[in-house]
Amino acid sequence: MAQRNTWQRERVREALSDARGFVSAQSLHATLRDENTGIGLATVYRALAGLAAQGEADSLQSPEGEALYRACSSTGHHHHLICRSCGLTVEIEATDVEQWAKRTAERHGFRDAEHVVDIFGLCATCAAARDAQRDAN
Amino acid sequence: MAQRNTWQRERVREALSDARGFVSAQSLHATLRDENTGIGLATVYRALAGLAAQGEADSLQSPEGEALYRACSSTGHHHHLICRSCGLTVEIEATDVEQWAKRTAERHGFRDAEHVVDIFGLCATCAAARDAQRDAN
DNA sequence: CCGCGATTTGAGAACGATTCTCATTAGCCT
DNA sequence: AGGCTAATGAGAATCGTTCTCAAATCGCGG
Repeated sequence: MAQRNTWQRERVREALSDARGFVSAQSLHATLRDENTGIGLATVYRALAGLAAQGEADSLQSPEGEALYRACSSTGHHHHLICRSCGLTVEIEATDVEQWAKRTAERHGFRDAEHVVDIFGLCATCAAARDAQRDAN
Repeated sequence: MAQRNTWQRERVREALSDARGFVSAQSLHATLRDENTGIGLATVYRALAGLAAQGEADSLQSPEGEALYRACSSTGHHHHLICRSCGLTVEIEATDVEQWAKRTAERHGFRDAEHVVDIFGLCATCAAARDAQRDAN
């Protein structure tokens, strides 16, 4: 018997889908704990690791060093455009970049190349909000 | 008075230059502590943060969540091709990718975009070594 | 429907990296 | 040399993540 179905794992999967963009394990745990029974932090971590391993979720390291997760719609390889303020995420394709990465690695004799290509910025909404706040000061 | 010159900062800069590739703050501290007077861990972190802020060093998050630093030869913006086995790092230019990142961010209404573009792989040497070992089994 | 064994869970401890605190040290300018 | 102040270092504090282990739970066979 390899894998059991528990309501906890299901809840984590749901919460991950509901989130608009990347979320940290910590905030996911907080959300889940608020809305209902006391799910354990360790369980959230385990569930997320599991989902990531099965390719049902994406994970990346935020510049602040936190691990962020996101439900992954396209199972294939893809990249992200992430709002550093609200976490909104846009999945982007980058065929050109794929090719470039592959060629660059080969040109330098590297094998089994993986690449990390993500863009962090402020989405239109957050940029506007920040401008508004700046004006107030 | 904004910035003072201390031998500690100098040592950190040296140690960073001596390293072949990316190193963690921890291992840098270990190295420095071994070779001489007891430099403080906090000081190493402060020096690294300073160097990174001034553009004299690059920093990135390893997949394991550690922050890695490297002395940066070209002051401009650039990317890396990193051997996941030995840490060897090649600085690469990616003008095309810069443009692509910028355009992509703009197209989605994002501002102040930064991007992370790094390639991890096995350098020729490590790939050969791994083949040799596989043959032995 | 019941029981059994293996898997999961949850609370908290353990851990590793990074940051903070604060008394002490040591640049830099006059 | 003397004073002002930034920088240092030791350890505590913080934060995210993983580990431990007893207790709860799942899912199968009966």
